[in-house]
Amino acid sequence: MRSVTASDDRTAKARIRDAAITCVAEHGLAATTVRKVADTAGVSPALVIHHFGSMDGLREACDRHVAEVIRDHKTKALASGPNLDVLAAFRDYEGGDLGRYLAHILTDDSPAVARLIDGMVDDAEAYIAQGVESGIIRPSEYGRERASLLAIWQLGALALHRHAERLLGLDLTDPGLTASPALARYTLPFYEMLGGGLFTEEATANLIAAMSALAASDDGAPGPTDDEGRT
Amino acid sequence: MRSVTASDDRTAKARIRDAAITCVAEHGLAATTVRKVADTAGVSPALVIHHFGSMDGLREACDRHVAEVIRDHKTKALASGPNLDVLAAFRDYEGGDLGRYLAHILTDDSPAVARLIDGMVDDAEAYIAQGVESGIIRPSEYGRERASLLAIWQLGALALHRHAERLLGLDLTDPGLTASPALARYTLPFYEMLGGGLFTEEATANLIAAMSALAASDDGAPGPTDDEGRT
DNA sequence: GCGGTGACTGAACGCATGTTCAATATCCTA
DNA sequence: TAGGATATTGAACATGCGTTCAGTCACCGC
Repeated sequence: MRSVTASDDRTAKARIRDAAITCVAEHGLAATTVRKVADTAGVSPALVIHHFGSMDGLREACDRHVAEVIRDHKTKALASGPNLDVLAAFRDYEGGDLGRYLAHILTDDSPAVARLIDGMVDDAEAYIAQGVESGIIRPSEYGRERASLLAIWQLGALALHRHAERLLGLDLTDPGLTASPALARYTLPFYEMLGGGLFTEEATANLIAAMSALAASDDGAPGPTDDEGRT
Repeated sequence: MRSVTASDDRTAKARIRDAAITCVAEHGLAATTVRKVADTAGVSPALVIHHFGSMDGLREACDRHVAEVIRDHKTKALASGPNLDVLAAFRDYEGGDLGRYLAHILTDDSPAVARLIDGMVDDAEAYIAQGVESGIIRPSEYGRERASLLAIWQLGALALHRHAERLLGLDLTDPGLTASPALARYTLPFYEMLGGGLFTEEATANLIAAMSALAASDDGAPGPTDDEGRT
């Protein structure tokens, strides 16, 4: 199944890397073998190793490339104003492989993925802060935690996109989703819950009081295992 | 690394099944091989196949067993009143393997997992309906979707528990979490967002109006690919 | 005690994997 | 144009995989 045209001006190395990303996106990490990648890229298995040293090397190169593409998209997106939808950054990428690639690597804990996610949380926190200033978002007692939770929810939904598709009827990895009416099936309950609230005022007060009491019962508990200090 | 004591009164078949669940929970699906499971259970690789037919058969048996344990827990939990925390049902299970097992299988789309998740959404929907009746939860225009989204968020966070641990400082697979002060680091921003709301009233109205307009631009779009009809 | 049935094992099979290596083709530089 | 580096290949390697199979062991009804 060679999927390269005769006039492909990418270098073989780039073709191999892209083939690997596509393969992971379509079949997952475990099913991405040297021979499948080589076949998709239209080269021999030996060349894959020649260019990337090992299968691990290829994996790292893919992660690096994806992180770079996302970084590019983010700086571009920054110009068009803040956006709460952390997923939008890579949904509309060529071929749509990026979202599905991420969905697959999100669940294994490589340092590269951790760095990628931490960066997304940083962005979310900054966007939220802007939203608070401009009166769109309510201020919070838990700035960093709120951004983290929001990012985890969004990325978690991406990781479970197969189930989201079955339950809500929309494909979170679809590059055209941003402009699709199907997006409403996700965002309308999203806005309802995060706008008007899920719990009633009285219940919220009770829940927070109960939780605060539990939290106060042990203040020496360790916080997030983050490099930076917490504000 | 045989991890069975001399006086283990479980049948060999049960020991193999439990060993497989532990192995998946600790090392993931791809790294769970016949030989590793056999070694953990203290039997020969051939016996694993003898009892379960194949590796796929073992996998199905594990899924079935996990589903059964969760069902048991749910019926017991039902007696002590409704609980919004869908994760609590299996967090406090022997050894804590269940949560980590689920975290690993959540992302591959077997029918068994889909059924499990659909069942959780059903429960969440029922619990939420009870909450609405008793005045704890606000009524919604999107009953089923709201329950689905809530379940996806919770389960997505479980799937990304490694990142949740790094970002929020709590282990969602920890069996003792329900009684731990660390839980507050997840639930306090949770209650804040889902209680008071994330967006301001004005912003919410704008967001929903914009999204509704987009949704109305194509009403023939397919809904969730669900068996049951939608209400 | 005997025969049969199921639990259990060790050794082997065929296959797919990641990787190595010598050999060839292609390109760039001098 | 000669020559050295780089790109690329096919064939082979060792390893680990799931699975098979003949054979041993223990139990249980007759």
